[in-house]
Amino acid sequence: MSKSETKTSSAKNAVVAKARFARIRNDHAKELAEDYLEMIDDLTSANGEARAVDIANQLGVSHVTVTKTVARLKRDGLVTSQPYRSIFLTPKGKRIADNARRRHQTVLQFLLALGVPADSAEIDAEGIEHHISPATLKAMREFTKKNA
Amino acid sequence: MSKSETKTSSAKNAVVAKARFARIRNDHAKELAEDYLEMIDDLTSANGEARAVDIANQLGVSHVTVTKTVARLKRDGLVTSQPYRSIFLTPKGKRIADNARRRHQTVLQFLLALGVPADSAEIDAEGIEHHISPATLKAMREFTKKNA
DNA sequence: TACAGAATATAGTCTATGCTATATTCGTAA
DNA sequence: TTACGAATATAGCATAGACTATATTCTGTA
Repeated sequence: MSKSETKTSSAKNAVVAKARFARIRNDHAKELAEDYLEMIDDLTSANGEARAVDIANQLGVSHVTVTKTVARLKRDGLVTSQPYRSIFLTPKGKRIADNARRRHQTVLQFLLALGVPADSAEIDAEGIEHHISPATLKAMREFTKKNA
Repeated sequence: MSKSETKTSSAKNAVVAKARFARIRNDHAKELAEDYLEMIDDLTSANGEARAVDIANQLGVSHVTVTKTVARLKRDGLVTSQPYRSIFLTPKGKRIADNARRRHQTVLQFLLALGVPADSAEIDAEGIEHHISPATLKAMREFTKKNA
């Protein structure tokens, strides 16, 4: 098989693969954003505000990392913040946090219904929740309903 | 609820959360590495070698990015390469590629058995495969066996 | 109210992952 | 066998996401 033939025959596959892998890579920022937004929402519910130091503790990063990430979230219209003040979600950020939490719960309940031990289920749900299509979420909900 | 109380009461949770989120963040490099290793393995099977330009086309990145990433993989003992030559997996790299592919197949077959449409299943399998514990993989295999 | 300690900001550094532009090398067809 | 096009290398740049060290601001308490 010559190299030019290889290139030609895989051209269409490459286009498909390209889209798929690009999506995967772009998920990274989205994933991190969702983790922050959920955490900010949780802290706000629990304490009435989300302080950088609490976010840092919960996520296991330095407060500097939190500051920088929050600046990006702010730039993207997902949170509001003023110097030396707590961080709050915008409506858009709240919507994303709610969706992320819903997905998380769906995946977690599903894994438990499937018979995965609770500790593994919790960890895996965290990793998986950012990577599921609506179709798979739907299938998971249906399975959980039948096997709860 | 005072701030110091909040901090104290959430201290244990924070430790747990810290470990969980840290794992998630570190998964990224591993994820990318697995994608490259699987791709290199696929190309080697198909063409007898994996060229940077083919990897770049398949993954949808520039060949420069491939060169740099391959350098990291080489540094980590997962591939071998010489200037102007194709890239090959080391035994260690091959082992990781095989495991990744096995996990991918397990997840894909599971999603199909669950009733997820093929196109969504393929995309989601790609995203999910990097984030599952052995316990969940086991549960997936068992489900697929019963519902194939 | 003023001060000490907690929280936040800022400066500077690092690695990973991406890119474009340019130079070099390879491989093949004339 | 040479020259041209393809492949690879290299230089330089950007952004995200992490850190430490240091400076500044805030806040609760003495």
